[in-house]
Amino acid sequence: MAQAIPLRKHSPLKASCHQCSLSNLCLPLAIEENDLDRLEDIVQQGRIFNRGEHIFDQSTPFRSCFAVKSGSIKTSIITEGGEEQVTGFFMPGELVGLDSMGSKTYARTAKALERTSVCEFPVDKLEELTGKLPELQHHMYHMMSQEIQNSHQLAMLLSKNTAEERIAALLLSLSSRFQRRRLSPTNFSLPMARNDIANFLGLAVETVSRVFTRFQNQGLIRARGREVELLDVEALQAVTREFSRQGC
Amino acid sequence: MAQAIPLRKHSPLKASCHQCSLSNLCLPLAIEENDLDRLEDIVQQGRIFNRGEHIFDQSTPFRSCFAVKSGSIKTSIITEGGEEQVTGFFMPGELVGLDSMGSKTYARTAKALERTSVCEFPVDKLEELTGKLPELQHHMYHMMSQEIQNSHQLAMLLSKNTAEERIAALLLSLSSRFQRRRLSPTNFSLPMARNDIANFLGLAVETVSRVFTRFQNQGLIRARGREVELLDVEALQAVTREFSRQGC
DNA sequence: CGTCCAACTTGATTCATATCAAAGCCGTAT
DNA sequence: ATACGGCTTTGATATGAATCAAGTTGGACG
Repeated sequence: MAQAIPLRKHSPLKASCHQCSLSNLCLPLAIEENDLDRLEDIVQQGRIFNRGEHIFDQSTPFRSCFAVKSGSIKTSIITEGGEEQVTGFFMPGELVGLDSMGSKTYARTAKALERTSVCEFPVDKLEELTGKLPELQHHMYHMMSQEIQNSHQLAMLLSKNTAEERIAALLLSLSSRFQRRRLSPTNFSLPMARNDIANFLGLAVETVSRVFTRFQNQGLIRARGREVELLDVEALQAVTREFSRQGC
Repeated sequence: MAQAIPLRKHSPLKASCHQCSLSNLCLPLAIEENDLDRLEDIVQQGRIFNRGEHIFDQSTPFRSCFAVKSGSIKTSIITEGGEEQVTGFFMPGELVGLDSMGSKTYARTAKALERTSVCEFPVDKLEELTGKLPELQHHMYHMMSQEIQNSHQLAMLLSKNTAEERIAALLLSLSSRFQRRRLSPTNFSLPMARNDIANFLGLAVETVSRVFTRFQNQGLIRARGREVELLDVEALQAVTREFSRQGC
């Protein structure tokens, strides 16, 4: 489904938010069509990262936020003890690096889980622009507050819920995020390893594995490796109870 | 240690950030002395809330952020099942409501834990002002990103740490927050009940109680009801390991 | 085509913390 | 003073998930 290439005044190296299929999920959704050019002016057409490559590293100077165009990203903290703590997964249309806004250095490391392309928003330019476009500033506040809420929701999930509830919540979160992109909400492939899931959800890998098979035996899902099919979304929702989370 | 009262042009109903002893912790720290007037113009001298009174309620229209002047506040979410989930405690100099920025309604309920006075920042005015003062905008981003980081740190604490580690982390967090206000970091009174601590840390009340007595028996703290004395901060830090959190 | 290594699964045992149950403490109101 | 109710502590038991210990699968690569 190739897109027609319109005549644009910008250099071909610039990303074109106008044509981006993710513009309804990403920063552009905040602003008027005619202000979009100003956003395009600061966006840098991002590199492509291969699986395992770092988009940025914890403690290095904070320069940019990144929007995922395709692929997926995992963010994590390396503790003093050298252990990794996975803090989130980011899918196309989602913005990585908000947790470092206003800081001098990146608070986390971001790593491509697969071949991934991104758009880059240099923070100095971004802050300048949000100072001029109130809607964009408002949207930044909104996205950041959402991230606060999401991580509190995560904290709740981790502190009050069983392994089954956590995993059901993650599956449903991924499901709804695929759905937003008009992909199948019931049939997708996990971008991350069991290990990452376990780490993110505060569980042992073995437990994750066991819950997957338990869900499978109960007819809630079908899973072969990273391929997952949700067979009974209702039942999964019942498992998570009050946790209808929109993002991890 | 009464402060001299300078002649000011503002109405006596307005808060005076210039003289506030918390100005080095609060929003004013971001801006120049001469821009401070503009912040003062939008600040509303807050009401005093009695113990148990709500500063705002989850799902009601989001109008303002609040800075704690004295006392303390607890924020929580009420889940569909009607259960309370404590999401944070706020002490003087700290800003409540950031997690609702950019949203139409408050994401949480905020309740005074004791007699508490606040300063109120109406969001419409605040957003307008941050659009004009880049340093203030930057500071808002900074504070919001800090809150994202804090809640991820909390998620980590809840998912990977034992009851002892969580409680030690909370005690040390409170300690350093008292210290920032030039109060004793080792001798203070907890603003919240054991129940709130348990809820916040994802533990049973009984566990919190047991850990308190265990710490006491080990000579780490002395606790009588809400009065707490930290006897061995080093040891407490050792308990929390890598968790040197600056805020809950 | 087979070897190797990492990712994943399965089973047995242990341990921290929840849960259930009951008693003690303290402030407040009668 | 005394009694009530909420908060806190203590004890006994149950349980979900971690840990330890083998396997098993599957993809990458010679």
